[in-house]
Amino acid sequence: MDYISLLNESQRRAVLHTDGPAMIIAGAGSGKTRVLTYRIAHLISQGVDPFNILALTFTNKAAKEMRKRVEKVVGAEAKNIWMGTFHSVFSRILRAEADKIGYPKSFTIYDTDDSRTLIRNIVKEMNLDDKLYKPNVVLGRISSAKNKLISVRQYLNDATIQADDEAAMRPKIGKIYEMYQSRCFRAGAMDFDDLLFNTNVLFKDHPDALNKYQNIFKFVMVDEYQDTNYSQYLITRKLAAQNRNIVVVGDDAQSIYAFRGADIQNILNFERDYPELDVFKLEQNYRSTQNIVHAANSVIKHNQAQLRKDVFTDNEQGPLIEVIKANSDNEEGKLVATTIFEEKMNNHFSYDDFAILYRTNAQSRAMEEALRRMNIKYKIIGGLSFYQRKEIKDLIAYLRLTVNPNDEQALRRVINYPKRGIGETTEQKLFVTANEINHSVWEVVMNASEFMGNRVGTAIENFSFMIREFALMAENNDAFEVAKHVAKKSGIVEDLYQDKTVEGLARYENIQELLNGIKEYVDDPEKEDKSLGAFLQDIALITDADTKADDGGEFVTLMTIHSAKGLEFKNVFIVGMEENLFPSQMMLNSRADLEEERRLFYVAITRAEKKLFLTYATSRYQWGNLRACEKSRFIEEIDPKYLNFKYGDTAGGGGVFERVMQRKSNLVSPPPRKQVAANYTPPADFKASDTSKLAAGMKVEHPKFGFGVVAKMDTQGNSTKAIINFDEVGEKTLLLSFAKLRIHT
DNA sequence: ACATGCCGGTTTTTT
DNA sequence: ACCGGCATGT
Repeated sequence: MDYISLLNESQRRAVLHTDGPAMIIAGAGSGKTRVLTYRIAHLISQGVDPFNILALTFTNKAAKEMRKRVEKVVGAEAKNIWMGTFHSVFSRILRAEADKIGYPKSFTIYDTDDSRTLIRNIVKEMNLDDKLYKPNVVLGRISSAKNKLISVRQYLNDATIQADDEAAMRPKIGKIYEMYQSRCFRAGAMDFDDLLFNTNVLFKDHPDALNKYQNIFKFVMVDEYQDTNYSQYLITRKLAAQNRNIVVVGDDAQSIYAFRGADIQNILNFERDYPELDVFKLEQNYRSTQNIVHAANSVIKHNQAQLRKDVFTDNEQGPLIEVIKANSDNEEGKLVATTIFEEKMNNHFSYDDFAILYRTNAQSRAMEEALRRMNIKYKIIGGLSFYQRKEIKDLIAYLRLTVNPNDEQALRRVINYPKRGIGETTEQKLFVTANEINHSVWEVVMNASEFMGNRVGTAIENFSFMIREFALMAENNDAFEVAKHVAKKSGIVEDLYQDKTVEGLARYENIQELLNGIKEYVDDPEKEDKSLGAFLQDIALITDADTKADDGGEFVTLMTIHSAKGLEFKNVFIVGMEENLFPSQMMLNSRADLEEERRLFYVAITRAEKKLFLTYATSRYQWGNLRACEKSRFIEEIDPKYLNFKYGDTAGGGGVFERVMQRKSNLVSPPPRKQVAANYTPPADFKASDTSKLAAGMKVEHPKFGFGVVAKMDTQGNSTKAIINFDEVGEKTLLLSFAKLRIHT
């Protein structure tokens, strides 16, 4: 196959680059995947053994897709390439090397729910205020520490971190982190971040292991490099340290995972680590019309922080971008559904050619309802995944326990489900005892009869016999045989069968579906390891976005913008284009956040090949009550010459009638004064003053909020707050230990 | 030990 | 609107 002729000049140069480090800056729709796949194919055609190629992607789906495309060029050899997400590749490696870092081979992977529950328990055990130590906040803190490779010890010894936690009134987070790690370790469990953290530990403490993988992975490739965090960056740097054959592909304009620790700094680090690198820029967009490409460019121009890049296209100009206004979220759904129907009819599209993208999963409801009403088939990617349903998690918990009885979150989940007379008090006693002797709860369970009453002791004993029986069976049987047995013997199937409600029936069917899924896994000739342990490892890292099968039929696709990354559709609807929704309210507090949000919008726009629709509603149900909404600033940021306003809405804000109605409705319910996004740019010479003498009445300047006057000082203990009236953004309460303020006298 | 009903947080995104 | 956690009653 003469793939070289299918490439443009810069794509070709990138593909033919086989030696040494390189960075490919790839604009949206510029044929990035094509370059990656052909480069792999090219390496293989040059005699490189596929076993020596490591290709890291951001989603399982991207990996699967790439493997398929490489296979088309090089054939079955493609199966031997190491290809997958960071998490899946390195969990596989950790499984093989587990003993080196003191974990069992069949370690459990805790999902976010497990982590949250564990933290909630620890906070409770430590008698801390659960209003202050919310699981999400604490987990976020721990997670970002791990992503920066900050260990428990370092966390506790770092003065800045401790000061931060104290300023946030949460000085015990380090202690929780410590407990959390030791509890995970005791349970033989790793969370998502641990998979990467422990890979770093493995490579640091075991040079022989590092060396082994350096020799295996002679060629390293990383897709979506802008979304890697420090922990991932360091893994790739270590792996490539010997051969220096590392190629990364990324687009700073599409960096949308900073909230998960992704650090754009890694691109700069890369240039520093490999000064000899070659840089290739892919700037020609092959996906979208001129209007779409130009509109996207006009949006991203509003960001200050960006690499110079000029995305262009030779494609047709295409239709204008439609902006559609609706009066409510339900009407928005109706307008989208009818528009899809009409477009399909008028232009002979398939429903597969349409995608509806939204900022938050909650927005899917109104869309679903409208589509269902019009009998348009759709599929939702993401959201509550199959594996997050209660009954599925219950059965999986039994399976996890079978493979790793120390898994405390799984144990907690099923020790009394179905009911077997082991109540809360008993459960509490088991956990307290385990903490006292610092052994896993399972060990306590196995010896429970020694210190439990007769009746409860027997119940626990029966439970532990059952689990051990499952474990014994798992030694000689494949995942399906074991799962089928466990489903029956645990009593789950029986329990669900009793429930004759519609939901109960659905749950019963879901269990069947899970068993079918396991059967499929076992029958898959590509899976070498059919054990229960291997199956669990696999599904722990799979999301709904990956599992969607092409089950024939035509479907409109619904998903969040985040999950749409890397995909393309002929027609795209970006819905909910409203202030506080997109951009999200949570992202209005700093320029960096707002810019990430804008990149997200850029990603959304560039998913469209032919036609793009932006819709917004002037009212929307939120937490069960109606709220007024206003058009997103992002719409204004598109050069209006690419837009076509529908339903009386124009760039100016509507016709006379519209404006009267607008004013009227404002009178009826004036929208709450929103937080104004700070857009103050500090002068270059801005320098924070010593604020120890700050007092009410003083005039100050803040790098983000601009000028203001101190209204009041508030000292409590050793934390001092200043309440300041800013000219632009109104009143703010700032912690002095944090706030950078310049005093103007 | 278990059932019921109230309360409170939640919706930003994902491996 | 919805889920899970918690308090209360049996």
